[in-house]
Amino acid sequence: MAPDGPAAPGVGGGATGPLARRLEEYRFPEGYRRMFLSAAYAFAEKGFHGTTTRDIAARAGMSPAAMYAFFRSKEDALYQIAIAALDLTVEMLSAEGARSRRPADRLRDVVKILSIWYANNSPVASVVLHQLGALTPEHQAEVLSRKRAIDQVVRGVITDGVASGDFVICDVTAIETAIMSLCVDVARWYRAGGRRTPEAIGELNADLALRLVQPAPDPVR
Amino acid sequence: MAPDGPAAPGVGGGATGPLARRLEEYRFPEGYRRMFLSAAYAFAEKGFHGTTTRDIAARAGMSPAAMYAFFRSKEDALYQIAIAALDLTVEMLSAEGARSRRPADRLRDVVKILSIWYANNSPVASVVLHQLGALTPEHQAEVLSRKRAIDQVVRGVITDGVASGDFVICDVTAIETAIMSLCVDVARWYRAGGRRTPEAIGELNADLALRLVQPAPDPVR
DNA sequence: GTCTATACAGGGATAGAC
DNA sequence: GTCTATCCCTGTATAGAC
Repeated sequence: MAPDGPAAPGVGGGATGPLARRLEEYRFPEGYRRMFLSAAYAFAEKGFHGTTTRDIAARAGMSPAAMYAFFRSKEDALYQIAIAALDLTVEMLSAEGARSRRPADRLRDVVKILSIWYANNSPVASVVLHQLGALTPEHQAEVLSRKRAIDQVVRGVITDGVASGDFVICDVTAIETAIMSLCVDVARWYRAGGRRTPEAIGELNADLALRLVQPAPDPVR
Repeated sequence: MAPDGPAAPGVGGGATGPLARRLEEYRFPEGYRRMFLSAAYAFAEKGFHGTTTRDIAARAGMSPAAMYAFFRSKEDALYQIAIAALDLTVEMLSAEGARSRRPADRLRDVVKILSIWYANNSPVASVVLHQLGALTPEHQAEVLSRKRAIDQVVRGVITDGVASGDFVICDVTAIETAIMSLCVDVARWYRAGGRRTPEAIGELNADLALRLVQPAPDPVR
């Protein structure tokens, strides 16, 4: 699964995540994949402005100028990373949303997917969450529309549950925000090798999300 | 979801927050206060590495070198901002924790204080949450101990509530994390002039936090 | 596609006058 | 404490060989 031979220093665990697998599936050239992941992990660790093009190239085990064979600029690298990560997220959620089942189950699944994603990809996720101010306005707009698509999925599940009477809440937007907070904040506090696996975190957050949409005493239903 | 919007040019709104008032109370010289707030807002908007010392000075309406009259380096400015913000947070929370009342009321108050703080100071808060990697290891350690003090307050309220039987939860750490997620994520999504005031957000998050610690007998599960 | 070499700008920090 | 001037390193990006 991981590239054979002397693994590029610094790419490390990044080579095995969902994004890395996606890059392989889509037959991106090996050099591009290395550079892409180097950039993603460097941005995650030091931020966009704190990362130099030399850092990125060095992580990929290449010369300082090598990055420019794959990206037109450092900003372009950030842009491509953000788009790829968000598209993959949307895709995972859409596959889920297509199945029509009970709203509670769908909410469980959506929260699990997002939580696991933010845990397993916390470096890349934190880039998408906090580094996008460095993009050009045009690129920011493109990225924002994809973020909105993710919000829409969550909102859709909640409104469906309200419509069907499965969820009883007073303010859809507030609950949507709170549930997203539970999910995205995983990227801030999660550490690999911690007390809980990403899957366990997903289950836990799903439980908590359900508590938020099913207001307390409801003995007679 | 975009991390930074065009905040007021110059020092702008920053001059009126709790931190600004604190700087006045403690009789910091006017120049220092201006430079401190300039740096805080600049870091919040562009990140530590994305901010130049010239940016900071220009926001304060001074010459490029003026920052060095107050801070030994750019890193030192970040350090002082982080310490001041965290100390003030700890102080606000401690004043609250001193009163001995019902755990549910204390949890309400703690969550309200934190949520309002993260809303009213979302620029400074996002600095404290996401820019501290640029500190020296020594400074990081100092800052981390203060962050832990904040976590301790939240944890203390939860454990007290569990001990008294007011809260019924299975995993204190998990609930602590979730409640902190609700609070800190306010700094990511809050925009001044939005649908809710900081106070309303505080009330809302307090409600949600109470739902998380008082699991109702749930027939659906 | 990858390298070496390099141009060119930008930015952190200091010196010294006032 | 604030300014102007400046040093000098770092970092982005390009040129051109292989």
